[in-house]
Amino acid sequence: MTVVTRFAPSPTGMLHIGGVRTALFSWLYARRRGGKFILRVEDTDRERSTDEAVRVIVEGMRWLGLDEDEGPFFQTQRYPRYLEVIDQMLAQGLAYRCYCSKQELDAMREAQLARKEKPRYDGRWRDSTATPPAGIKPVIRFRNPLVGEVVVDDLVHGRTVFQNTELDDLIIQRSDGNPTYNFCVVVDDMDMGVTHVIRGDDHLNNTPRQINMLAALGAKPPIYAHVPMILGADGAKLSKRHGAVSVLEYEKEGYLPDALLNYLVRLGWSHGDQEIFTREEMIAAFDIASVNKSASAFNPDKLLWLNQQHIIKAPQATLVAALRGQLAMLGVTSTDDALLAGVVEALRERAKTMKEMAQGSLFFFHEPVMDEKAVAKHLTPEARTLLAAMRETLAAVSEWTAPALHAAVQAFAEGRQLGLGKVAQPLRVALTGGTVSPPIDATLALLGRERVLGRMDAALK
RNA sequence: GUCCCCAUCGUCUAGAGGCCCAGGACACUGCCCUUUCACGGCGGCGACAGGGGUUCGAAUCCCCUUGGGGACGCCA
Repeated sequence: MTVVTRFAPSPTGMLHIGGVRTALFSWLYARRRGGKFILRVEDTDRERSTDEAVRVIVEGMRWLGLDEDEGPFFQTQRYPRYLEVIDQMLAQGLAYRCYCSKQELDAMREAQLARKEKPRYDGRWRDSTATPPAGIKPVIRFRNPLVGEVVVDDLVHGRTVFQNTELDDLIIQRSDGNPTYNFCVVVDDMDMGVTHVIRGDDHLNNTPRQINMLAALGAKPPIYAHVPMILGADGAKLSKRHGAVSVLEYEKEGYLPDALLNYLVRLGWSHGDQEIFTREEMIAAFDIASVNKSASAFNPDKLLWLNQQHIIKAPQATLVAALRGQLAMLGVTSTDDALLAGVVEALRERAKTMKEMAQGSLFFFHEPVMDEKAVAKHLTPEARTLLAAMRETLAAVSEWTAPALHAAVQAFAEGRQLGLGKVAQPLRVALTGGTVSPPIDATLALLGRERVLGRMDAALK
């Protein structure tokens, strides 16, 4: 049997890391098993769905490289099919019209709550022969079994049993004619041949209803895997202030997609002591059945660390492209690929994010911004004398390469019986404006003779 | 309130009865490396929620308590 998984986000809020993780798990599972991964946008709530959220889903998935084999499908484009199934269910007595008003339903709920009962529809129209009240558009409800139990053999949670007496007759079509989520999911998963439903465990309670509908329609239910949710860093439900922001924000902040995916896959899942995974390694090692049952908190520090680890190992071209994008956001455009590559190599071990790399490399692209404190501390009168002499030494270097420059600077320091630090720091400030930069030889080499001498002159003025 | 789920260091986790007076990673921290910043190396701090069982033996199995989460919507 070919595995078919799907990611089915609702565009009523921005796609955030919680959604990304379930998408990742579904994608990983399909890739691991040589199956198909479907992207389906569940936009039946027309009031709250937004185009912007749809855009973030599609672009976010592309940025992450979670490529779909089919889709994106949109539920709003499948209405004829849903209505067809509803008609069929009505005809077969699997569903019925309910003429309760919202007020009536609210009153029912309140009364039940007051009696400390679980609020549920009491089925008053289920077998009613009463004449429908005039002026009320009915909703359509699924005729859920009254007795028996539903067993969910969940890949993550194991066997979970629900009593049908706990379930009520859910609405599958609103009075305005729109089908509802729980119903559309069932029809789609059935029509699209989804074999494995991997989703957040907030859906575990919906599963028995969906299984009942599937059974009523004569379809075999898929295998379910309900993965735990992600909590904010403080252990509370993930919200905007923790990182429940659009996944595209992570691109802006300079995270590598592979690092984000690596972080997310380790939330609730592990492979021995391995922390760093390439995409290929994730695919090879991932198994939905070994996902944890408990919710886990989002840890921004670890994400940052992983991002740095991925930056250290990433292909140069990947980083050059990301750096170019980050620089553009800072108003810097460089077409000097050699310089960009040089900067990447000089900074890949020193930047936690690509944004940080861009910020830390600005002096390579335009005149340095002199930091007052650094100047006061390092460009002292003695240091200036030293720099003036070093300028001549550097001007005389015949081969402008990092090793040659390193040798020159070292010889210069040794000649004066000074530690390298005494020499390098003032030079660093003169060239970069601050006290932090890649190693001085690499910085000199990348800057080029002309700019080095020019900046030294400017600093010595 | 009812139903469902969950429970190992601050956080992510290893652990599928003896290998565990609990291992790894992030964070924090001491030292080393070092021209700055990093990277890296070697240490340190730090957990089996509580109580009952089962067993020769329990972090691991069972029960209860407590705590957390989810669902209960003409939202998804």
